[in-house]
Amino acid sequence: MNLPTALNLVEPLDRQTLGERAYARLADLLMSGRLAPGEKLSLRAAADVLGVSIMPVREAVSRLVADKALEVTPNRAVRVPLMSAAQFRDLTKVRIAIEGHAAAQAAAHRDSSDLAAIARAEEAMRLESEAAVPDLPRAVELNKTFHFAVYEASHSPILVEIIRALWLKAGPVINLDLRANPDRLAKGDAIRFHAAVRKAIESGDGAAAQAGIAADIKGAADFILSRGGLAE
Amino acid sequence: MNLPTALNLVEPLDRQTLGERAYARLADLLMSGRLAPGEKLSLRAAADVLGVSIMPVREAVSRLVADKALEVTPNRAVRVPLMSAAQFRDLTKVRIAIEGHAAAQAAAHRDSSDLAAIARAEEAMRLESEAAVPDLPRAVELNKTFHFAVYEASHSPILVEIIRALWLKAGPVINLDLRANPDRLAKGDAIRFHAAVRKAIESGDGAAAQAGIAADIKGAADFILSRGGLAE
DNA sequence: TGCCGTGATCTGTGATCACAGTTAGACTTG
DNA sequence: CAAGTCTAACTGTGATCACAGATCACGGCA
Repeated sequence: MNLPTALNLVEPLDRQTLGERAYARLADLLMSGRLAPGEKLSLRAAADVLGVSIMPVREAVSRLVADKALEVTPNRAVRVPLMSAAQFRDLTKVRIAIEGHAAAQAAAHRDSSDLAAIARAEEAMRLESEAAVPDLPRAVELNKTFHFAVYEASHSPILVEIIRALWLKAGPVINLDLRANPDRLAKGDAIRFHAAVRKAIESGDGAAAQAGIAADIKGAADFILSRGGLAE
Repeated sequence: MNLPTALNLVEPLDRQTLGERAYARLADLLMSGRLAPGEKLSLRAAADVLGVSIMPVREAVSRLVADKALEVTPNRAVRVPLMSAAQFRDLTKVRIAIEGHAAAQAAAHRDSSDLAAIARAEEAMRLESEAAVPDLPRAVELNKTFHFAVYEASHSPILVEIIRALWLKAGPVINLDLRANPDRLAKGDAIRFHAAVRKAIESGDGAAAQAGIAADIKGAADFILSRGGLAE
């Protein structure tokens, strides 16, 4: 094989199957809170919207059900799971433990490109939240970008994947409110925590980074719990 | 509805679909190390073995692929992922962090029935490993039982589910060797760590429980790494 | 003897059909 | 007019068919 080396550089180009794309679409809807807890989802209807047969949707949904980001009730209805306050508290505790750990790891293992990505994400969200009329859905998206810029800096793909699954569960509960309520964003807690996390990671202070992420998560969770929309 | 209350006690009886059963079977094969890294898996062949059509197998496999417990190569072949030494180290670090955390939580939240289950599991594995000719596959199974008895005592379903996913990835690498090599079991490290973990959880010492689990995981991982079967 | 082309067979992916169970709405009945 | 009943349209699940691409072994050419 005497071909130019350029051909050797093409990466695997991971499977762009229809099922994969359907999964990405549904996962994004969940994470950003555009699907509310309790909302039903029909395979055939979703297939129609996505312009494919139900097969790719079936695969996507079965994955999300496995992740407990969706559930199929005994009556054969797919829906976003309803979360009790107790379950939400458990989820929040786990998120604080794992995402806090990831932030601490990020402070230890970040390289310069990680720092650049984190700084960029932090600034973008700060600007958006200080705007006269903040675009809430966009703020939710930027918040996600910042958090994952931090977690990616841990250089632990497995950790990042676990956190992604956690966000899949938390998204509908957390971001549904955030998309509609400017209150918490206006309060500016998240912005301050993000700045603290960024500084901690830049200076390599793992404990501070962990504390900042924990405070950010707890702040958002307490806000949700105080609004009292959760059952039990 | 004037039926006896007994009927109200039947729990949801979660969907016993064929896909669910296929998933359970394949997951068990992976966790116990009966499927080796690199081993290929044909949907149709698996469907034949399980006595169903390929549809339930497809669902099970797509779930396991989502969990990265299986992978489908660009050449359309499903196989157990090969793990590099670096990936295995990452996985081990994450396991130590998360399973250690779960053990600490177990020490804080365990009730008497948890303690009984842990004690029972610890004793069963100790007896098996002290037998003249230990049944290695059974020892692997008992090891799993003990660990999950501990994690269940954390009373955090989300944490347990995350750990299950981690074991799905680690199983083929760790238990493949353990099923064939009596060396590590004979050395008795695991037994001692388990006893320490049990005692720590009984006395409510979270730090000690965490340290014990960490040592157990690290011991097994170092054993695998020292055998040098991993690529890169 | 060594190498390359070639076709049969296998792979996962997607679409379609079939089915049992549920739901909701319209119709009938008291 | 209200309540019960029955049908028609939906639900997810499973099986089967169709297809493009990859693999591998066989046979012919150099």
